[in-house]
Amino acid sequence: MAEKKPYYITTAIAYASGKPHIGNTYEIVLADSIARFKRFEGYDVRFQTGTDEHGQKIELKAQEKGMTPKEHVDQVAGEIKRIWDLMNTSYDKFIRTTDADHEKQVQKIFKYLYDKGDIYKSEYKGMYCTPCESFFTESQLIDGKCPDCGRPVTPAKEEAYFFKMSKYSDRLIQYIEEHPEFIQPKSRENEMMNNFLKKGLQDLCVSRTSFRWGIPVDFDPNHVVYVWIDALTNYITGLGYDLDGNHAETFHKYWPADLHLIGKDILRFHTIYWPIMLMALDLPLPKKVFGHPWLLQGDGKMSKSKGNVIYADDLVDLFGVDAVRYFVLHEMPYENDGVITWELLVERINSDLANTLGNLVHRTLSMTNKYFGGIITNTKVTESVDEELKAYTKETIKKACEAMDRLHVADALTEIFNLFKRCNKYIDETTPWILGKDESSHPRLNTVMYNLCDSIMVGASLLNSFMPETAASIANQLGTPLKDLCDLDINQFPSDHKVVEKPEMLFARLDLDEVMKKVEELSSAAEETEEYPEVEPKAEITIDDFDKIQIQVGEVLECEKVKKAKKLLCSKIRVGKEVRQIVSGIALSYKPEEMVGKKVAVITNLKPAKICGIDSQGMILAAGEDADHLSVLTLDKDMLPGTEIC
RNA sequence: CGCGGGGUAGAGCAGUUGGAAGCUCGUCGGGCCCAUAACCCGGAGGUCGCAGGUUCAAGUCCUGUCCCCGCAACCA
Repeated sequence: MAEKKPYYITTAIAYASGKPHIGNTYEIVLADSIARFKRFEGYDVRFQTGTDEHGQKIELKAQEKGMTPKEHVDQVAGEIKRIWDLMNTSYDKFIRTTDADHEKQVQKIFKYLYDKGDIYKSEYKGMYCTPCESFFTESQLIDGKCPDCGRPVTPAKEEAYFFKMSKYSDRLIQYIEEHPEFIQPKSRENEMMNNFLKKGLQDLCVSRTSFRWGIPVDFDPNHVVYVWIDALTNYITGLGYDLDGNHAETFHKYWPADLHLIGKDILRFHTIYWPIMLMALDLPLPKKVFGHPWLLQGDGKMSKSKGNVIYADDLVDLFGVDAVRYFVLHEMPYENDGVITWELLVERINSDLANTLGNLVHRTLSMTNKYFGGIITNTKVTESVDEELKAYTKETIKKACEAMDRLHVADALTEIFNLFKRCNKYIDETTPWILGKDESSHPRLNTVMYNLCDSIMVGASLLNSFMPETAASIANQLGTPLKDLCDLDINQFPSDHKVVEKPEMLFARLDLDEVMKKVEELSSAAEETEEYPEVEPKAEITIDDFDKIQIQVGEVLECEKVKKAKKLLCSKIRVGKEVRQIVSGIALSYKPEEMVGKKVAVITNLKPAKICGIDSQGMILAAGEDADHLSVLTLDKDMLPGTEIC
């Protein structure tokens, strides 16, 4: 037999700052179903996932928790791995960027690129805010001051290493043009080309000195390797890549990757930076990068601060692994974002899993037991409807494979469930309960039951990649093993074969009210442990420092949206005798007419600046971090506009 | 005039090269009773965002316009 063709698929590595939610979890399940399907098709699959464990955020997070960064990432990586396992994902390799062999290769790669001249040492020229320990470019500055804390910044330079992106950009443009399959979905390709590549790439800063938790640049220990080279290279180091050429066998076998599966938000890094790094290393580029859509809850992207996070383990507790896998895979179109709500979840589970599939298996097995004591014999008393069912079954195999080839996972699932629906229809067409009444019809009845079991087995074998537990349960109840694609065909079900005596329900129907009750319990439990906002402490100031800021009461006289800007409102505000024009980024939280008449706190001695081309003379104070959940400061008692606040 | 995607039945979505508007859920009516009040059939419901244009023929191509959403910018 010919050697199996290799297939290498990866997910993005998860950032180990906290627990992943269902949106993150979607990616690993999607990758898993593709990996399993490729194995089913006969490929020698390698499926890699892992965690990205360096960086300042993790350093800080660990500090807050009173842990070392290593302790922190060990804990989070364990948690992520637990959830990946809970979702029943079949990854072959879980790489961590803190793995010793990964770190070693990253250092070698960095050094090699430096020696080669693709990485050069330069400096970050910019303005530095000492208390914030941050650099800003001129354009980021607010009124010449730190955009975070508003304090003065000093011109400073920080040493950093840069990667010469522009050197390779023409080659990359050519590659993308010659490989239309490379960036998926296609619409994203234009975005990358027009927004970045054709505009000209800026050199990429690839080292940092502002934090320590990273892989040290071994020839310049003040620097740590910044995320790009550290994280992206996991795809090759995880295969045993060695810069000196002593690659592990797995690297020879599996590189270049067949598919990098990533969220659409990081497509840029994977279709621009990563290919360029590979070019610099003289390695072939991955064959395909697919930026999958997001799973949104209700009408917004899930985020902690919105308090609408759904975690995979809660869902699994409530519905079971396969129901969750089914939902996320099925509800996710190829290109547009998918929506997850409790109502939709319950609807899908009831109608597809319980009614169509669960009930089909149950009624089939019940009948074979009722009429034949569970023994199925292919008596070959056929009618024309049988051929229709068989043709449909065969066609489903083909259609599912085609859909998977195009990575249209949801469509493949739909095809499989259409087969189950066709089976239900077949039962109505053949009316086994009538055949069962008359002893002389039993040979025909036997063939009907045989055909049903045969098609269900085909369906279950196809379903195995998406819902492994369910497929296994069906196979178990039918008493025959699942098949791989090469053996998958109609009329392969064994004859004179005994199925399980007491069929089990695969999925119970759910009551939405009961589910919502449980959800309430969960969310109220979560509320108790809700964290207060995390605010980075700023350096202590004196009363004199504070005194430099002049805050006054301002009355909003007029207010309108700034065209061309999504978040900006432009207000005319009375402060004492004068009326100022102030632009503020609160349009997502306030409508212009809401603002009119409000008396708000205004910083009045801020140097005027232009925002989106409009003059702004001051700043309205507001609380909140998310642009769509801001609250402007108003006054408890009525005061005249212009009154000083101190 | 920064780049790109989208507006199709109550909801969620398909509609490949222009050739009789589809799917799932819901809803209404019927059938069936093996089965998890499940299954099967049928009906109602859309001037395919709006306005023009090309064509024998446009959801599908062109122009203009309104509204949503990404990316970029910006958030005083």
